[in-house]
Amino acid sequence: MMAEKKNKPTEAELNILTILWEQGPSSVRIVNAELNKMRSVGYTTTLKQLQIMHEKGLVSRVNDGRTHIYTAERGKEETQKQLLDRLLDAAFGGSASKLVMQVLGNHKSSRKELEEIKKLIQKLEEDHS
Amino acid sequence: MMAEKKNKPTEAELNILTILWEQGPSSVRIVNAELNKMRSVGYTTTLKQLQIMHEKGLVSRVNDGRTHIYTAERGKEETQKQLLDRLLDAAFGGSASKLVMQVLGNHKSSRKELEEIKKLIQKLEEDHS
DNA sequence: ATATTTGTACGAAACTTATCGTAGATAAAT
DNA sequence: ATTTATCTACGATAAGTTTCGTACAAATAT
Repeated sequence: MMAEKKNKPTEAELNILTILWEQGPSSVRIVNAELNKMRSVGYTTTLKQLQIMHEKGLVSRVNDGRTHIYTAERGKEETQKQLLDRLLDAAFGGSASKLVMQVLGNHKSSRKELEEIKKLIQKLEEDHS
Repeated sequence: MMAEKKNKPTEAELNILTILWEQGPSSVRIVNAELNKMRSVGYTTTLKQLQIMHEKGLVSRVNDGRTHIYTAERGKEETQKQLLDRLLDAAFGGSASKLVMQVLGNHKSSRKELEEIKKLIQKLEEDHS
C-alpha cells in the first residue's frame, strides 16, 4: 500500500484551492481574476503556482484548446480535515473541544448557526449512548 | 499606536512554544531535550531557533549565569487564536460554525466536553438577545 | 594545570515559498 | 498580413525556514 503523500497546501495554495472548490474547474485567467479580488497577484504568478500545484498533485488539468483547465484534486472536506488535524495537534494538544470553545468564544456566529451546532451535538450525544 | 507585528510562528517554532508553555521558562538544553522526545534535533539547531525567536520577539530571555533562560512571550490562547483565525479565513471562508461542525464531526469528544460546549452556546445565545 | 564539558554566537548550506520577467507559440483583431 | 492579445514554459530572485558546523568563552572535572 502506497504511503500517502502528505501534501500540505501552503497559504497561497489554499487560496487557489478555495477558488477551485467554489468556481469549479477553471482556467488560470479565472483563478487569477478571483485572486485579484482579494490581493494583487500577477498572472504569471498564478500560472506558476498552478503549475507547481499540478506537479504536487494538488490539482489536475485538461486542455481546452491551448488553455489548461485546472481542477482541485483533493476535496474541500478532506483538506480542511487535514489542516485542522495538524492545528489540533500542533497547538491544542489534540483536544477538539478546546479548539471548538476557542473558536466559538472568539467569533460571532448567528443564532441559526448556533442552532445547527447544537443539533449536531445532540446527534453526537445520541450516538454516544 | 504601534501596529502589531503579525508574528506567525512556524511549525518548528510552535513546537518550541508548546514546550515553553508546558515546562515554563527553560534553558536551551531543556527545550532541546523535550524536542528530542519527538524528533531528532541538534543542540545548535534548537539554540539557533530560540535565538531567532528571540529576535522576532516570540520569546524573552534572562541570564542565569552564562546560560539563557527562555520564556514564551505570547500566551497560549493568544497564539491559538491567531492560528485559528488564519485557518478560518484560509480554508473555511471565515465561517466559524463550519469549522466547528467539521471538528466535532471528525473528532471524538466526551459527553462532558459536549456538555461544556452546549453550555457555552447557551451563554452565547443569551448575550445574543 | 589541563582536558573536557557546556554554553553562546555566527555563518552558511539546502530547501521551500512567493513573485515576476522574458521568451516563444497560437489565436484574434485590425 | 500584421499587430495585438492570450497562453504556456522556464528561469531567476528574494525572502524565510530549518538545519548544522565551527569558533570561542567559561565552567567543571581530572
